[in-house]
Amino acid sequence: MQDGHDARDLSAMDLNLLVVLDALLAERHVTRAAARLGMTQPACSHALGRLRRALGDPLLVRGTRGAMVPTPRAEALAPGLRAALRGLASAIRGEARFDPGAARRTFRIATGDYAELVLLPPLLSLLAREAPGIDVWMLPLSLTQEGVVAQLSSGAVDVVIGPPRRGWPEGLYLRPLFDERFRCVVRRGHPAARSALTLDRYCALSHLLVAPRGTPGSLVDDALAALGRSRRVAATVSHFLVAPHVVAATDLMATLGARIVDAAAAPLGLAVLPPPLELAGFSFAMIWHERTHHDPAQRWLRDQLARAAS
DNA sequence: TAAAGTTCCTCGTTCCGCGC
DNA sequence: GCGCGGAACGAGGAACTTTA
Repeated sequence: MQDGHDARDLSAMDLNLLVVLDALLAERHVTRAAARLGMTQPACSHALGRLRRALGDPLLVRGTRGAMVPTPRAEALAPGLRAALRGLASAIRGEARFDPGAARRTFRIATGDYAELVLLPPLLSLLAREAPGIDVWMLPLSLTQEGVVAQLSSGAVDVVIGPPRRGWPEGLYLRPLFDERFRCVVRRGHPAARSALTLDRYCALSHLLVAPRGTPGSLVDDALAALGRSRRVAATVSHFLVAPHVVAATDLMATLGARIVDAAAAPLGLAVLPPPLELAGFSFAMIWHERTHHDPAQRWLRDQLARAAS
């Protein structure tokens, strides 16, 4: 193959000498070329000597008034050499840039249905305008911290979006995305929707709980317990987007994040009520691995997720 | 097989001679 | 006087050998 021949030819040549030759051809002066390269004149002179032996040509010969004059071989080499070095410099610098308008690649984001509902529409809108070659694949979020770490460290996903839990291991980074408040919802026509919701009435109702991990307890139950109160959770679902549909078809009340309530209330005919107790709300953050921390494309993705969340 | 020791090579520097 | 290039030297590292 031609490439193989080229590589073997180049392997016999000290490529640093080509940088010296480029400087010599530009300056036509060994001392000035050496200064440009940060080396001494003799070192540059020796490099020129090695170039002469390697290429079998004097390359630069002494002319009148001390100026070094390139030979025809050197003049023939100059344009290609300049272009090749410029290309190399560009290739090296290119690793530090990311052009979203021209890029074609797929990002993988692991999260749940809640963050998908909140973030995906604005994110895809941004991508359609500014990065038409970028695809986004949403993947299921691991339910354990070890699983999330494995997803990130293996490269299976680029970013994880979820609650900003404490105690992440070293090598993971976290950036808050958005905060969320709670709203209560019942079907329109539900007796609870006819008057103000008191804490007593709230505790007396049957509730629907979204439990992605399938375990009991929630921020709401913790807040009730702090007041010495409790509620009956009559049913659980594992996905947030299912909850409004269940509420619309039953007499259950759900206490959900405001964004999902706002999206579902009108289409499903739900009544929205303020919670009758102080609830701290919750938040989402994106988490990524040190492996991708400095990658320009990944940094761009994280910036777009932050824009979508805002 | 890995660590330590030895040899050899490359490269850069200083010094100095030579040519323009 | 300026600048190029050769000779000599030292530093650093690669490659090779020896040893435990």
